[in-house]
Amino acid sequence: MTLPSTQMPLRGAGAATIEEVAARAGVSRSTVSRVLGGGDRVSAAALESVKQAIAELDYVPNRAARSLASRQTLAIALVVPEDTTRFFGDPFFASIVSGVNARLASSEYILNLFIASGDPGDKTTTYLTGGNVDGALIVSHHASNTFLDRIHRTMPVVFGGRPMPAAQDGYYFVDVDNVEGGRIATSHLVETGRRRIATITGPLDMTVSDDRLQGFRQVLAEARLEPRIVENGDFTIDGGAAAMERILETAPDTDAVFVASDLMARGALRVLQARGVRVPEDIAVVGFDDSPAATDMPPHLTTVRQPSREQGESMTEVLLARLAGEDPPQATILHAELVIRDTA
Amino acid sequence: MTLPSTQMPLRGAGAATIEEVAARAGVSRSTVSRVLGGGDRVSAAALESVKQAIAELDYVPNRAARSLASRQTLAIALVVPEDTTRFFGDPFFASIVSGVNARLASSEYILNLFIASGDPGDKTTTYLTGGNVDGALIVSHHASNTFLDRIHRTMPVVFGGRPMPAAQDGYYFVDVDNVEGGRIATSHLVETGRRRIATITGPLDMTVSDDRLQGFRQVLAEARLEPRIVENGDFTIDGGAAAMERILETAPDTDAVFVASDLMARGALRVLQARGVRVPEDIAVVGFDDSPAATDMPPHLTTVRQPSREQGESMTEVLLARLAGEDPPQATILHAELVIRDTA
DNA sequence: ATGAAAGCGCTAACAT
DNA sequence: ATGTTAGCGCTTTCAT
Repeated sequence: MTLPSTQMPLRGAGAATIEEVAARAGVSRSTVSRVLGGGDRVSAAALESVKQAIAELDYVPNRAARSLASRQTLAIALVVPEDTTRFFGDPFFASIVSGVNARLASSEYILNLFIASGDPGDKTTTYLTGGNVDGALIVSHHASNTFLDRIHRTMPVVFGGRPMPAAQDGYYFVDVDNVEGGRIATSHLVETGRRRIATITGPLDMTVSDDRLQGFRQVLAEARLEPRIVENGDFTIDGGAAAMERILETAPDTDAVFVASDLMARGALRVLQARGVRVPEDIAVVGFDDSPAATDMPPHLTTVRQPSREQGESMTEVLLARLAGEDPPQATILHAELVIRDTA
Repeated sequence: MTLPSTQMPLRGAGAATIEEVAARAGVSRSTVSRVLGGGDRVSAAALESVKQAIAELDYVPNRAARSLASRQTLAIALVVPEDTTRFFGDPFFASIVSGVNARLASSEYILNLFIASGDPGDKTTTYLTGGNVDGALIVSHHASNTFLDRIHRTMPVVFGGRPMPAAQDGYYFVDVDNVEGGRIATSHLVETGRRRIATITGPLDMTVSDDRLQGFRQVLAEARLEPRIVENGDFTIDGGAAAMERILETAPDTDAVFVASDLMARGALRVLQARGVRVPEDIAVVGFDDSPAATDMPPHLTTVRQPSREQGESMTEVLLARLAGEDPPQATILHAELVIRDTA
């Protein structure tokens, strides 16, 4: 007598175990485990009955047991040391996540996302070092984030952007050539006749910010120009606005600004418009990212496009390679390009 | 001879185990386990030496082993059945996540975020039913998301918004009174003299959308008015814009629109401005959410504020209560209120 | 190709 | 207050 296929999955108190599947299929645990592992070294008949038992019992292997025995979790972490506001406010992170997800889709790994500006010894770190994931992706790394070193010592890690303590042995990262990006933006400004050029940087405890500033300085030096003024921003709209206000106050004759992110450029633009300053006639503005913020509203930003989604994919690719025991390149560099629109 | 406290943590091949801690502290595994569990029923001396051993070995309990033995993971999932674009594009989700995180911070649970428009039987479902989390929070539930029922059967679940298959026994949820929200918005329009009122709805396979539409219809009926036109949107900017275009085409004499989300209202406004239609003079617009999108740029939206962050917190509160074996109310209703700004 | 047996690192009775 | 003894559900040698 066969059981009707429409019946409810049979289960005891909790979820079905491998033992129950084995019993129902008339084989041993080992055979079921082999089927789970890909069905190698299993006879066609056994394979068939095990598969059926699994379906009938609606069996899903217990992950804790599995990772305890196999010493791998099939999960990776994406760690973003920022608060939720910054994380959700900047489209950059959306692109990264989307890239990571895309690459992960064809793998057997799943993603655990950690948004934590957190202190060392916090729940995130404990969770990660507690063996919950096989590896980690870290973006938006600040110099002060020393707790990340603990993670780095515990498992394979791939950074998005160079980690702050310089690229040492053992550090894997996927970075955009931000020096080049800063150069491209600044060159455009110089070539279009601007001479009193200011810049709004990102947080200077991040390599991306520093690199973009370097590119800016290089091009200016080569053109025998002095930076009109360098103001610090924090990659937020309000930070950009505040920096722009300081520029207008300190150096009202500024005729161009290289802003190290689109979001900050939006803030700068808001101030400029409120003051009745014409863009690009009076002051030209070049952003950085080419995120949705660049074209969300008028004026559309002239900006430096960085391939963030690709960066997410690439980081994942490298981590997966390391997890597979391969030896991917430690440094991967992606290129930026200028996108000319309305503001410069 | 005491070991210098500055030394590197001692470890073998992998991370330290409870066994090593026990050996170093000169006690049994059980005692260490008790210390881990809160230090009850442990002598001061033992507690002290165990704590020291833990610090010296930089010991972190293996989570897989722990959850295998204790049958709990101390993790909960937040499931969002949307694609990354929608998830990051709508500030609503940022508020929810932020609320969940806030409530979780004071608990010992950690958050696993799942953004998956996913098919049934996908990795997310497998992960969840594989016993990786103790409970789940589900927001943005669509009628088609039947795979969520599997989750619901496997573990305690709390919905944000009513789940589509009506509020049955066993369904816990925290909802905003969206009917009331729709009423408030529409009443405002009626009271300010509008008579040819249209609406742009959310996806109609979601209860929130349906509820807001109900409120809209109720007030109109009470005022003995006919809806000028009802257009479907999808909670995105572009969807709102497209719907607005259809309204303008089909019913150009419309004098007000109740738009079921701020993001869609932004899209509608974009179309209106491009057409040279004055807001609110020619057409009044009321949004819904009072998310950052409402005040990001001019004109600032007249909208219905819903307490999304609070909703996230409340959902978490209910789930945590269920996990603690308590019996929280199945339905929690939050209230919406009108915020009058520039568009109506 | 398959089963038996050992063990992954921890918690949880149960003794004492 | 502390140690001993069983497992939790799975993978993985090792035989056969």
